[in-house]
Amino acid sequence: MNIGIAAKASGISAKMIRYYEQIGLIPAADRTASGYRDYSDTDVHTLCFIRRARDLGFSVSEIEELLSLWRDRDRQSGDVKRIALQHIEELRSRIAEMEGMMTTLATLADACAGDQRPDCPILGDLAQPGGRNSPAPTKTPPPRSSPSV
Amino acid sequence: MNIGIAAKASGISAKMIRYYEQIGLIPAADRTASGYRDYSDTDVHTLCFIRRARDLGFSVSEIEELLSLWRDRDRQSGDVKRIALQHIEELRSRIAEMEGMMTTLATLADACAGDQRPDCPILGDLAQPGGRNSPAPTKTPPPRSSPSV
DNA sequence: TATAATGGTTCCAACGATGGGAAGGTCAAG
DNA sequence: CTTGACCTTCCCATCGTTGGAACCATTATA
Repeated sequence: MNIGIAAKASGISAKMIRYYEQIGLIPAADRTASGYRDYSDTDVHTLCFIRRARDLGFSVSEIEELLSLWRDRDRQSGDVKRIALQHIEELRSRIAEMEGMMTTLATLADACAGDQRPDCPILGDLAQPGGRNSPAPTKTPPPRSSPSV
Repeated sequence: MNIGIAAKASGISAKMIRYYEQIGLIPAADRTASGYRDYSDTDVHTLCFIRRARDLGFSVSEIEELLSLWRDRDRQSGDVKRIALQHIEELRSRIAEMEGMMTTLATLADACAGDQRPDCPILGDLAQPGGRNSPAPTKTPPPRSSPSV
């Protein structure tokens, strides 16, 4: 089948399928006599695997590992689980970071009248001299010398 | 003061300071006779403002707006608050998305033995023909209305 | 003073994942 | 045979940040 059909069937755009081939995430597709890429149901199955992994936030390199484990009949589920747990930790960390931002911002926005007057606690916080030490009203202890992430 | 000093004082790398100047986020710095950028305490203050906003996850274009409001004595705090609330919504949405991924992954990882056996619910889920929200990749896939983004 | 070690300058490229578009070839229906 | 949809490759843009190369300026030391 043509790349457009495979794209619709897998939920991955044709652009991205070509890109994945280019970076070696998937092997080069067969070609028809006229040079069109030709995909089998198996190929589409692989693409769906990739899309699902992508939807779960895995990076291309992680997907590469997962694909290789998927194809390996002698894999150890521990290897898969390790990748998953690692990714969960990554997500947890990014979520925590964003929640910190959100909490701080929500506090500031709450203190801001939001009318036509110029006084604004949000700008006041941003403009604090030595922003490095500006107290973020989060539950995390005072910032260290090195900025987080 | 030189860019390196300003970088340390503000917590923004010299590279980024030049970049911010290049894209017009900050005005071109004064130059010494030998061509070195020369920063004042006021400039550093602005850079700290930018860093603080960046730490809160604001994009460059949002920071641009915030800076211009900061410099405008006749600003309306409502404008600032609007930007903040909008950003909070953005954060909330991204957090929700990642939490969805995390929940799914945690469930799968929990069901995975994680030992040397090859059976793995994580791979099992990823390999589901069609995944959770995609059409079944049969030979005659039913015409599907546009799938979720 | 000569020299080495910082530290500044510009320019170019890369990352990750994706989209846009141009120029041109191919296929199927009318 | 024409038309329109689809395919091909190639290049560019995104966003924020980092890295490096090649070169110039300043400063510290032998």
